[in-house]
Amino acid sequence: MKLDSKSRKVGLYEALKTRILTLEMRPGEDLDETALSEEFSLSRTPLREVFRQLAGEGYVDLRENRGARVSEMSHTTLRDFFLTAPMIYGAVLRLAAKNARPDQIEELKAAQAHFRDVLRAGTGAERALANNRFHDITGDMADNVYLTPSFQRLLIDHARISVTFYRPTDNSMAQNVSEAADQHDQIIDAIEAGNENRAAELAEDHWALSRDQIEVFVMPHGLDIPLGDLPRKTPA
Amino acid sequence: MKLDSKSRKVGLYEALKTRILTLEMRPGEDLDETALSEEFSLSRTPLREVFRQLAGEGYVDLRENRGARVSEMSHTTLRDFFLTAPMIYGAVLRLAAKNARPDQIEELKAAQAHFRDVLRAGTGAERALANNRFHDITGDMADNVYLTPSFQRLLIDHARISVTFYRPTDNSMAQNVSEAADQHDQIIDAIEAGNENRAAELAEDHWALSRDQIEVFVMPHGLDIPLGDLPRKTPA
DNA sequence: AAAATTTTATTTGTATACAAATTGTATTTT
DNA sequence: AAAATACAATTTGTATACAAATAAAATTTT
Repeated sequence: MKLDSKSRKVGLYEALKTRILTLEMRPGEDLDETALSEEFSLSRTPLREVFRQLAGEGYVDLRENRGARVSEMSHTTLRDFFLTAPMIYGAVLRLAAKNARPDQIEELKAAQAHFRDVLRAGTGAERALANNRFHDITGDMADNVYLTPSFQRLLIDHARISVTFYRPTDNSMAQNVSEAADQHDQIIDAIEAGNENRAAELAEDHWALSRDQIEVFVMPHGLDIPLGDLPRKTPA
Repeated sequence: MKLDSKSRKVGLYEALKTRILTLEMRPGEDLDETALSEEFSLSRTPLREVFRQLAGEGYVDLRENRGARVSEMSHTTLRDFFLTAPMIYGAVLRLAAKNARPDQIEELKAAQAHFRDVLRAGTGAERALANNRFHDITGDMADNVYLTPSFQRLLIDHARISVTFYRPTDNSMAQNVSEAADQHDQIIDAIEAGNENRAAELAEDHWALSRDQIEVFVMPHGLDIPLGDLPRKTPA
């Protein structure tokens, strides 16, 4: 079936997003204008507009006279991530518990059901996307224009970090992941009950678990070495 | 003197930003592609790219087949603003105190000097821009990719709110503004000393003052009426 | 005359053509 | 042969032309 240019444009937009989130397009990789314009049957003009938009949203970096690259994951990324995520994520879940509409809660439950599905049968990338979708909905629920931009940025790298550190063979990691799914259920309960404090508390736990998951990867053999200056608490 | 297309493009970008920050272009106003392309001697192609970028940064909203509009300031904006600003701004100043480089501190001092200048002689718009620049530098100092996007969003509306509620005739407001300048000096001291806790504390004070300034405007005759559900404390 | 429809004008979106800049390769110079 | 320069090819940026969609105006219908 043939799509109109408008659909092809959003198709390109969505495709690039998922490719970047799943690391199909690696950080630092540059986007080939001619190749993509052929693949999506679009001229370079709308293509470049999409690039700019993605740049604004943090998916790609734009360099003068050098085209677009998938945004980098530098060595400071992980540090900044775990420094910032607890705060932003806590605020988002708190507001989600406060403001969530019934239809959004249904949407969240559906996303969680799908997350559990791919947890059993899916690939690491599918898992990361499903998780991304879950948290994305909580961002909608929070409904705060000033929080959303940072939250979206965090979600991008959250997905990419997840894919990076996903090892389905590792037993402790499998356990970790199923615990994350349980936390999702608890988060849904807290939001549905409108329990802001509980939601904020769960945010803290959820990110602590994420951090542990990274630690498992960094030290897979159970060596009990403290992990440098990664923060244990949110800055006030 | 004649500028090359690259300069004209960044010229357009900068001009739109300041016009939006100073309310020269009002929220909701739509951007005329042909008019702007004439004014800046650019074709519509690079013009529209700039629009997309500004959309990503929160200055404008893009609507399908209806062009770009200056981003709105809805009735929920103020509420969301004072709900979110203390948290983000506290985190930014805390990190600024932690990470600021000497050259950035010099830059901040220069910005503050300029702020005091326009406080005496400048217009409301100039004052808002100078203040914007001051805080923008603290954002650079914080140097956290996940915090910056939300912080930048806050700065946009911070400037616009300031311009909106600026009444140079009002005496209590003049006092308020000079107090804000004093706080800037204290912020510089805290950053220079690397005192994170002090910086975070000052952020709290600074935004409390901003809130008071709005209250002065909303109730200019000193009526002591509580301002509805505007939050008094940061969410944990 | 008011409402509905058609026609026209304006605005927005895309494609192609061309200009500028960057990168890669070949040639020259030492 | 290594470095430097010059040339060619590719890639990126801009302008113009055209297509689609929306808004405005004029006509027709009731």
